[in-house]
Amino acid sequence: MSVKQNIVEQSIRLFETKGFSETSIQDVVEALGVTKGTFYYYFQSKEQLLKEIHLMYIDELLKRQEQIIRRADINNKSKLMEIVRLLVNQIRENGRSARVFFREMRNLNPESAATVKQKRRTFRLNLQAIIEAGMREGEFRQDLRADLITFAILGMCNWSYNWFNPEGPATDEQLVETYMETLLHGMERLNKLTK
Amino acid sequence: MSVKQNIVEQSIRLFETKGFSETSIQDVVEALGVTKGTFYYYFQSKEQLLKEIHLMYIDELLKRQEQIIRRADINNKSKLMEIVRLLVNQIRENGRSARVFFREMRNLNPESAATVKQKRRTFRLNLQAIIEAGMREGEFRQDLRADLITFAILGMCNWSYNWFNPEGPATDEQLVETYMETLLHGMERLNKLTK
Amino acid sequence: MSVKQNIVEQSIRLFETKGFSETSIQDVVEALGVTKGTFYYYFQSKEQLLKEIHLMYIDELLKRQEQIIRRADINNKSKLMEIVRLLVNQIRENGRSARVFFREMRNLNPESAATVKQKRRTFRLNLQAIIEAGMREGEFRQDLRADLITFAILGMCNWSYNWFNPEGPATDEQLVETYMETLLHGMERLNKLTK
Amino acid sequence: MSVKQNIVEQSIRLFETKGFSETSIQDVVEALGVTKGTFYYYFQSKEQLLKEIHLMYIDELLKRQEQIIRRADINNKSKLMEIVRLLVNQIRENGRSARVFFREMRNLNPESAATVKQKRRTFRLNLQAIIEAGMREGEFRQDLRADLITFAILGMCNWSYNWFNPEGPATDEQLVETYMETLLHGMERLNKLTK
DNA sequence: TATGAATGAGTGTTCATTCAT
DNA sequence: AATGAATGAACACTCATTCAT
Repeated sequence: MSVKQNIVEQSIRLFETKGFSETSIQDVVEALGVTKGTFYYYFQSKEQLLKEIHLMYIDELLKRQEQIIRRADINNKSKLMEIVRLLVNQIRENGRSARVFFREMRNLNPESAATVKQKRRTFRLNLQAIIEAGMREGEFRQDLRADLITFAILGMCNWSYNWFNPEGPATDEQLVETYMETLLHGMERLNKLTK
Repeated sequence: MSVKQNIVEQSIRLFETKGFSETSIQDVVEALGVTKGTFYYYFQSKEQLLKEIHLMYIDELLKRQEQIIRRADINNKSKLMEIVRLLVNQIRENGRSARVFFREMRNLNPESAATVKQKRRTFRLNLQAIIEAGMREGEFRQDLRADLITFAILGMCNWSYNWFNPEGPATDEQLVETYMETLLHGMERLNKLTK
Repeated sequence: MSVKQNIVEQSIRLFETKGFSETSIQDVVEALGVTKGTFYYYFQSKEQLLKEIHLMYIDELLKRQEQIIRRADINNKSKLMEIVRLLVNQIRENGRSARVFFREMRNLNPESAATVKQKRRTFRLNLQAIIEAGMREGEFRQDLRADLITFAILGMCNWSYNWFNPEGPATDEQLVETYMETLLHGMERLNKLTK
Repeated sequence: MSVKQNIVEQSIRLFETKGFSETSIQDVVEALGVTKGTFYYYFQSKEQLLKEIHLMYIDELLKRQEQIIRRADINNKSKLMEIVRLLVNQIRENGRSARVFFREMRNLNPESAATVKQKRRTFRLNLQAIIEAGMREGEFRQDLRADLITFAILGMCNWSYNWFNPEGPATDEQLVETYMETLLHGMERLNKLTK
């Protein structure tokens, strides 16, 4: 693996454990056995490193979301499920990066933050578009605001980075199923109605 | 208002805007027109101030949750709604504190963090207990894991601090209604079933 | 002497010897037996220290020049001599500051440099005004450009900071006399003309 | 133009604009589109580059001064004028080099500085010798100290690098004339005497 | 000839904290 | 109850220089 990739890897590990502000460049280079000069040979600043980590994460998400959106063989409900799965999987597989991504955005400088925010906004609006399409096409109820539902889904999924442990008592697939079942049919007992 | 209260107030404002690590004691005392010595007369350390902010927030939440739990006049579904309302209201009314609470926990020292985490855990388990009671008493479906549902609800509500703007296009009551409607009945179109 | 004054004094000594860029804050505080924190308690930056040194120097010059200009008991020729004397004396008495002043202006930030340049310009134009008055009032030749003569006088005097040593073979009063004699009557032998 | 010459040219430009200490080797090589290794192939150190710039400048001055001194067809007064013209022209034509020469000598290492100082001293003593010859041969007054006069002339001319702008309101020839007229005949109005 | 990677010592600056008054 | 002076350890970052290729 290249020196630059090594720096990224180690710094994600340290940023996740100690936090971005609390991790010094010294910490990063010591973990790699190189010197500060080496770090600054590959990165212009500490902030630029954080920016690269953010872009790697959000660009991957957007790429995969795009693939889901383009699929013609599945309906909007399935697309929604795929996106929920995407978000949860990403947290399971790249938990460290996910936690850095969600926690450390405030440490980007204004320009980087604007770029990242724009991409996150795109991801959100793509999801909202699926829900709106599902409403138009009769898959989803039309009496709920699509924008608020979108935030609800994102909150539900993204919050997982705070607690979800792939080695814990629930698998990520169970998580996806529970989330989808709740989102689609709700938690209220229905036989009350059918009785 | 006492000097100490003033310090807390100003520091919440600054911690929310700039972040805890990025706010210096100097920033805090300058905003108040006093000197650093004054700060250290009232607080042993910067971390202790953060701890107090956290405890104020979580203790208030726990107190109100306790009041909801104790009510004998409403069923579990209504208690769930009251807790969703509590979480959303708290973000609307004490947005600054909420954001500091959710973002800056990593800056507590291990002991403070343990205390706060225990209280957050209590809040979560209290919510989970309501859901489990609702399941037992026939209000909620029994085929969903209560623990995962609890995380889903908390994620949905707490995530709001990331985007919810009380002056924006949605009121907090609309938010509560959309969240509850989704949680209880789901977003799938039901007339398919009834046909 | 106050700590701040001490810092100024020591740093003038070091800036003169080693140069501003080549003198570190560490050098300054070590020479005083204090720590870097102390330096930054009194100064916002290294540049601000340099700015204060510059302003002290030029403000003193301007103040004394003003006193000369206001005198009603002497003519323009005498005022010119007093200003030459002022410049040479200042170099003799505050040689270190003079050298820092003339050499290190490029290290001021743009705003500070603008302030200092404006004051130097004022000093120069004050001198030029005396020469122009002397021309109008018949003391000086009118066939020489006052602006160029002013630069010539300033160059002659200010250059002394490069070589003049008060302990050397010429006193500052001899310097003033030679400069004035040359400026007023020139170095060409006159008896050629009168013969 | 050779790579080495290019480096010299660009670095004079940068040293003049930003200062020697404030210009990094990186700045120099970036301006040329080469890498640091290239620089160190042609120069042993940053200081050696500065030394070469200094030597080029002073050697050129000394060479031209030598030519003036050797002329048998003109008297000392004319030789003085030629030297004044040489100094002013040099500033007009090689302003950048001139400014680097006058400002950055302190950044030479002791040996280089000694070499350059010796050459500057030679230039000054050569000028002083002309003045002393002029005194002996009846061209100049004998009641002024030749050493101090020499410093006065050098100051007058060299100071020009601080302000003289060839595109400004005065030409270099005007400057030479004004300086020579002042130096030879002084600025005092003579008709007082002749009346 | 020229490069690219790496070093190591240094820079200006920040800041939580202490403490005599 | 509050101040002002001082500390010391840390921080992000720079840069002249080296050297294998």
